[in-house]
Amino acid sequence: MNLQDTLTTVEQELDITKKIKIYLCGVTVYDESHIGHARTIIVFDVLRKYLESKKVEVDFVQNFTDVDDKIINRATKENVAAEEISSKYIENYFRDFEELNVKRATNYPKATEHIEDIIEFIKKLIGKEMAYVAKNGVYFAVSKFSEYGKLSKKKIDELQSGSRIQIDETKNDPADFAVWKFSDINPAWDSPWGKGRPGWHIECSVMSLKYLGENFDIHGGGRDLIFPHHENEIAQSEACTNLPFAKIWMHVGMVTISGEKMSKSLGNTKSIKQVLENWGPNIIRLFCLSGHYSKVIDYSEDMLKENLTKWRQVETCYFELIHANNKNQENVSESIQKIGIEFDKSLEDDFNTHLALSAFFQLVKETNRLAAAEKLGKENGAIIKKEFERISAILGLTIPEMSQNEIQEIDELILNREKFREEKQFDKADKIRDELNKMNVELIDHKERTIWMKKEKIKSE
RNA sequence: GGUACUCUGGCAGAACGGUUAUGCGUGAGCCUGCAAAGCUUAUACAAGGGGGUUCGACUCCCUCGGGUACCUCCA
Repeated sequence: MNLQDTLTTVEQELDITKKIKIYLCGVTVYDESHIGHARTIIVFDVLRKYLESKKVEVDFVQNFTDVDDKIINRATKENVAAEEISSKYIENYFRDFEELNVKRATNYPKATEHIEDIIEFIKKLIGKEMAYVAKNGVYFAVSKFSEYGKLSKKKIDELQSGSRIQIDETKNDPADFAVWKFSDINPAWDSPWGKGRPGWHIECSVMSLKYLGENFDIHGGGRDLIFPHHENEIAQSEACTNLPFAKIWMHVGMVTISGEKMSKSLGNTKSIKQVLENWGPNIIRLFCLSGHYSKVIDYSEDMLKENLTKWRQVETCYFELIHANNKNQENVSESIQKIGIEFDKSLEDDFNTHLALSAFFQLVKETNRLAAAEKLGKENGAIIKKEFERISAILGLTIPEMSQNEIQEIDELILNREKFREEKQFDKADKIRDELNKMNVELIDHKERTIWMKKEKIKSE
């Protein structure tokens, strides 16, 4: 498998014959997660599901930043403990991503639970003279890490001119960043240098090395994390271990809205919760996978609507497959195999989910063609269904299961309708159809028989 | 200003030197008691502008221009 690496700017080979270790920078928990977060996490969720479908073992670690100025500010504003804020939004995070059908990470380490490790790490940095104690905190000495800037392709001396933060006179160099901030405000911990809390970047260095070891396979996150966050992580980690940090840096493009980045600071976010209510998980997933992961995608209601159309086709395909019982069958094993190979190939070539989706829609189309031609039988239907299920599991698409009772009820209603249709009592037949529609069941009248599909309820439809 | 990414038909979005991408939309037809869904078929002056390399360029090079992101809050 090949993946574009931000650090070397070329595609790197990922050896998927052995265990893959992935670290994804998660969210700072001070507010609801939005579609931008969803995109990044869905991309990695599909990557992981793909690898696991190939029997590759995956260690997937995603952190929560649960100590941060923003959390503290919010807590102060709401007059509650910082902990309360972070635990509330962690809970909400799981609620959202559960519903988005994102598989739980192997591990969700939190900064606050790794203070000891962080302190040990800082000790090492100070011991190596890569960090120093100043008035307001402990800082990493950027100038001592000669490769600083290699990820974001920035030159240290150019960083200062554009700097929008006030220059802190107590630092040796304006480019230096805090690994420990002195503070008495809770949450604060004792350290050999004074009471305070960790800087933002240090937790990821510490926790990724702790859980994945040195030189793990993929370090991911949104593109906006390249600088300073990932740049600083590299500096700290490599300064500490003298070994290359992550093998591949994989960055997911931003989600924009009306051409502008969706972000909490701009206040133009669409929360996952809100979009889930209106569109449901499958459409969000299709939308998030609709473009190459490295590029920008623009959020709009029109795009969601387009993905709703696609989702309806997938649903139709699925229900055609479970009802398949035509006598005349066309041999499909070869064409389906081709589609499967195409799907895999697309993902292995820099994780091109859009191309992979194209392959999937070929399968959908092929199924619907066979169904229209009354050539979808039990055997070829089963072949297609197997591939359909493999692909939709990787993409994380789910069609809700139905109870036997419900199915029986639907079947009976259809039988009644058929009777009325034969008797040309169309009013009564249509009434039954309306009744079924109310249950979100849509009928598909083929030449020889009628099948049904249970549509996902989509509020925005 | 620097750096990175990006610019493809009405819209979304692929192909990394040589085929119609694909999907949405739209038109026509088929199917149907009527719908819905689906199928068939048609539809695109497309490549940000201008140069160049080449038998051949969306793809490589140069140049000019637009957009977005980052330049110490951010997925």
